[in-house]
Amino acid sequence: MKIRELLSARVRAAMTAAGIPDDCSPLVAPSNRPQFGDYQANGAMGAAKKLKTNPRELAAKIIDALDLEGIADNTEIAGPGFINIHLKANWLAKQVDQSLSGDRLQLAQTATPKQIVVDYSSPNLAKEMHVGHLRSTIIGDALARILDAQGHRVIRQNHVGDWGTQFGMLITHLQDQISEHDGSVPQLSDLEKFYRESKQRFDDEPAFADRARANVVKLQAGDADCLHYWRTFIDISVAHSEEIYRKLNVTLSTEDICAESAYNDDLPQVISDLQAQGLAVESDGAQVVFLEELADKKGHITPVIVQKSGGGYLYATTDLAAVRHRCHTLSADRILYFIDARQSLHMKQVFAVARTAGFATPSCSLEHHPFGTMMGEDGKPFKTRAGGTVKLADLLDEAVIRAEALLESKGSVLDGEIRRQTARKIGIGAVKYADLAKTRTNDYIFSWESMLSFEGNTAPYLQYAFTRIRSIFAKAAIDPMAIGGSITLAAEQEKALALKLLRFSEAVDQVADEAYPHLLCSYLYELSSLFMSFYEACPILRSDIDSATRDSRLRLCQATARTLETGLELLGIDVMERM
RNA sequence: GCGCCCUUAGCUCAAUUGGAUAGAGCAACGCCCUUCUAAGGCGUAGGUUACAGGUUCGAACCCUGUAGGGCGUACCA
Repeated sequence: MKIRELLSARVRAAMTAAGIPDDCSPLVAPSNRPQFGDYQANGAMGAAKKLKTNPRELAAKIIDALDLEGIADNTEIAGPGFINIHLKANWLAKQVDQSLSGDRLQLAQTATPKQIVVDYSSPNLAKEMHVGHLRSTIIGDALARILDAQGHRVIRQNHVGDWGTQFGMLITHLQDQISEHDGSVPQLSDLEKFYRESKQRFDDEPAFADRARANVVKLQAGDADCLHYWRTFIDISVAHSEEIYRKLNVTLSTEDICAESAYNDDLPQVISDLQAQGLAVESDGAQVVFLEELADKKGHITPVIVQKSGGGYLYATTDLAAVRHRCHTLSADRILYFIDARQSLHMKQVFAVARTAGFATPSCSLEHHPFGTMMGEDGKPFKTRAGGTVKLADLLDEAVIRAEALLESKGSVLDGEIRRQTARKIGIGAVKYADLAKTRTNDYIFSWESMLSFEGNTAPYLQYAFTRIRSIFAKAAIDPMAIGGSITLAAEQEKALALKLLRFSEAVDQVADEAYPHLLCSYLYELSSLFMSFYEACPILRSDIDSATRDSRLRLCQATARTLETGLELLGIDVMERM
């Protein structure tokens, strides 16, 4: 049951009856103040302007034709022409009761399942994953889960960087290490350190840099030795990232990896296709594409370079090959890219070339969903005190340690393995939620303090609300699935909670359409907050509470618990029975 | 130079995409545990939405300009 859709349809029908043309939207939205009802329809004012008539009179006509029998108590006109709708408490109660009997809550399956590619995480395999990979990984995973839950066919694509210049450095450094150690392969447990050493030599020793560049060419040409060493790094690195995914509770697996190197054989074809269509031309020795649509006001066109003057390929080339693969082999209807906002121009260029060249099918929606840069607490791009990046593995470990300390300080009833498991769920949940809860497109301040905070709008707050509910059922020894009776909404906290519960699918749909997970976070936080108020105001198991009221409130608790659990699951965050 | 993005309470963030009196959490202050987990609840205080104009019934949001900041801009990814 989607209230907003229902009301929109009813109001729109009334508008038609009032002679208002179809292109005027009813503009039904939740009210932000109780005195203005539960929902308001703001369409009368816009329509009145179009029809050059009095908005309040038009609103009156709409209300006359509006059929909300059994749904709303009264509808009234306010201000310049707002239509305020007060939903009936017993109607709301019935809707929540019905949602409890369904298997999948209010999460409706889409009527039009699509083939959706979600491109996310995509770390560079030459280094360990760092905090900069968090957003893409977590946001992309939330979207993949949500689209999946709606019944779409989701194809996850982890476009890992495994084919660039950095591997020439690593291979060359490794070759030297092996000869220094009489042919034995050194320990590569600290890939990050190994990368730093390689980079240092690459910058300081011209001869080393030349050999590194030569090794990249040999690698991409299929040289057996280079491929062997390369594979060594890739295996270590993939194992590392999968360890991170496991800790993070991210749904990516080995099968979702579709690396840059996988497109190696397609690259010459991409260039020859572009040349055959007259799109790619030679300029300063490189192959570039000039597109009119990428021109600025003065007519200057920034070219898209698809092949270097030395014959090498660039990431634009690989991305073009990937678009072609996704559209033609994977039959994508939508491709969602979760990539840093700094690559906006690059994505725009790739999309433009892909469309012009026919690599993207015309019906396929290419969507770059950018996210902001992580900043330090000084507002400048984030670095550790030593000037390096924070490893994701370290961040996650720290989060779990802090969560354990928190359990300790709160005098948790848990201990042993359960306690460690719970600490993991709390710590990891807090890290993920801190990122998901912020508007995706803005830059954000990284701070241990706020990311590992456990108060206010955080995952632990939502998890705590869940455990409070579980605790009630445990105390009363009641099976949540077998509560009798029906819901009656008497207290204002009960009605507010019920209304919020019924709006779950609105939040999920919005995230699916616009790829802004923070909207679901806000929803879940508000839901939890309303539950906490209800919890304080409405006793359940107290001896003076009659059984009908008790059952009604238990049903509200159960609906809340299920919504929280499902919502958090869509964000990739676990709940627990006790904390 | 050109392009994209940002500026909201002391701090970190929201604001259902143009709706009514801009909301939360930290931090501050005051209450509430012999009662279902106080990681909580209730309340007080905190705002010229960077600035100046404009558009209209109505602007944090749209348009123009200004200031400050970030990022990108021909062979890195």
